[in-house]
Amino acid sequence: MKAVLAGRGDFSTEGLCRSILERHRDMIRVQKPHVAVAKLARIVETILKLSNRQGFHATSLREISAESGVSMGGLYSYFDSKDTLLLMILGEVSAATTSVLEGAPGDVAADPARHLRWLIAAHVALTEAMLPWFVFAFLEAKSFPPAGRRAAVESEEATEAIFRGAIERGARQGCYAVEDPAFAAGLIKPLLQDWYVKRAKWRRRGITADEYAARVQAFVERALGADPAGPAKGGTAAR
Amino acid sequence: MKAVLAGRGDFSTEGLCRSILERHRDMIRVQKPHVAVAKLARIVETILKLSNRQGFHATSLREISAESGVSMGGLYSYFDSKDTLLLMILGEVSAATTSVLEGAPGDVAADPARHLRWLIAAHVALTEAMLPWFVFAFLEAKSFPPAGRRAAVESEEATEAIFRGAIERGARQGCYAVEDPAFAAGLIKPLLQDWYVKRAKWRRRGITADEYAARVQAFVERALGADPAGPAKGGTAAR
DNA sequence: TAAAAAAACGAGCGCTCGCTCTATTTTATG
DNA sequence: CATAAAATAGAGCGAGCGCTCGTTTTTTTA
Repeated sequence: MKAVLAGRGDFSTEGLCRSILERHRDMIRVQKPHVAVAKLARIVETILKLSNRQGFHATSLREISAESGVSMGGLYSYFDSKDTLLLMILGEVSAATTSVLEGAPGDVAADPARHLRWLIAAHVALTEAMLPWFVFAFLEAKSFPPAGRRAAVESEEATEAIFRGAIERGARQGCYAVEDPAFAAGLIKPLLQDWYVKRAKWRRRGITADEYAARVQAFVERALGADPAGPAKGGTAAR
Repeated sequence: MKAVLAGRGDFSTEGLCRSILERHRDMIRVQKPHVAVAKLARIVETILKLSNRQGFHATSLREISAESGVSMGGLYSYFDSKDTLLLMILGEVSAATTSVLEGAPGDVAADPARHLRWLIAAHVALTEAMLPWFVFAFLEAKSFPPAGRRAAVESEEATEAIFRGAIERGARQGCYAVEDPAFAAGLIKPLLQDWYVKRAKWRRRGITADEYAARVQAFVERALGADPAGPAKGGTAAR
């Protein structure tokens, strides 16, 4: 499963928090990086856990403090308001998404059909690797500060544009028989979001990430009117 | 657009609040129905407006009171806690969904392909008629009381089962070439949810409800491998 | 129109929230 | 080991929360 993402970044909590630290060095008052990263990781892990259970707004800083073992005052060495904490996490999610989806290997990107299949597999793999982050972003982005809303919308448009690009090139080359690539791209996003938003449903049915990616690939290709003769070799592009 | 829903219920705020009143007669302390319905409508309208902008949790009862013109004490003649208010709205959404989707005309339900097209058109039309209700349910159902969570999951499963039924019958009759009807049904739901969840996006692109329904019908039928010769007459089933 | 019933009101209660600030402990330095 | 600097602690602040309840206003009834 992880194969698609191999060597494309560190998606562990620590790795992602290192990136958060870099991005917010000026605000975070703790100097030593290894201390800051370790503590940030405990804070972020806690808030993802509690928020995904009961909502960000319903999660108090006192709860986060108690669960993470970082004092109230200590928390405020890492952010200047609860909203900032939210934006830190949202920013990391959208940065990771863009950086991964824009990084298809050259030979893959050269073939639109392969590219689209790769994008689907990479998206599923990424949301799998950063599951709680994506769930959090999805649940909280809409009901919060204007900055967060705008960022979320832009990030989603960027993702969709990448999908649209592949479909448009495929249509031009004749491997898809689709009248409106933009519309089709708009429908792919929700299909990929369902994997992490309704995770419980798919797990209950015993669907793995690889299976999900493969089936969505097949579903989308048929809907796009893919040349049945075209994608002869290997569907998944993942494992 | 409304044609699919014609005569299938009253989806105005007042009509829906009449139904809420019936369902919660024992808790609502105001006796005269026309007074209660009118005031409930103002309360519900206000909470949908404010919650869809800033989230239910972030909307205080004082705000609701000020915006709706109903005093704090007055509000509590209609519910016994803020959570109950949430559940009242969620309940109404899932009741309307089930009742509409289970009510396909006999001749439509007899033909699986027509039935599936009708289900898609009816779902889009219903979410259009009850837009703020569905947005509210989608945004708030997950991060709230266990009762609400369970109800939301069950309601969604019921909807999906109706779609699955049509696909399975279609597959058995040979008008779809699909290997796993349950999986396909699971993918249709998010496509339909995107219409109201990402409403701004589709509006920006100038897509109307009718167009959306028609295109999703086409997208899904191709993905299901619909017999190209089969659905010769009229695609939309709506207008 | 006077008495009774129903509905509406809104200040106030106890509590928890996000956030601050000083005192204390821990770590690094010479 | 003494001293300076960095990091942590957690009680306390004012604001705002959900909710209650005695009072006032409106409506119905006779």
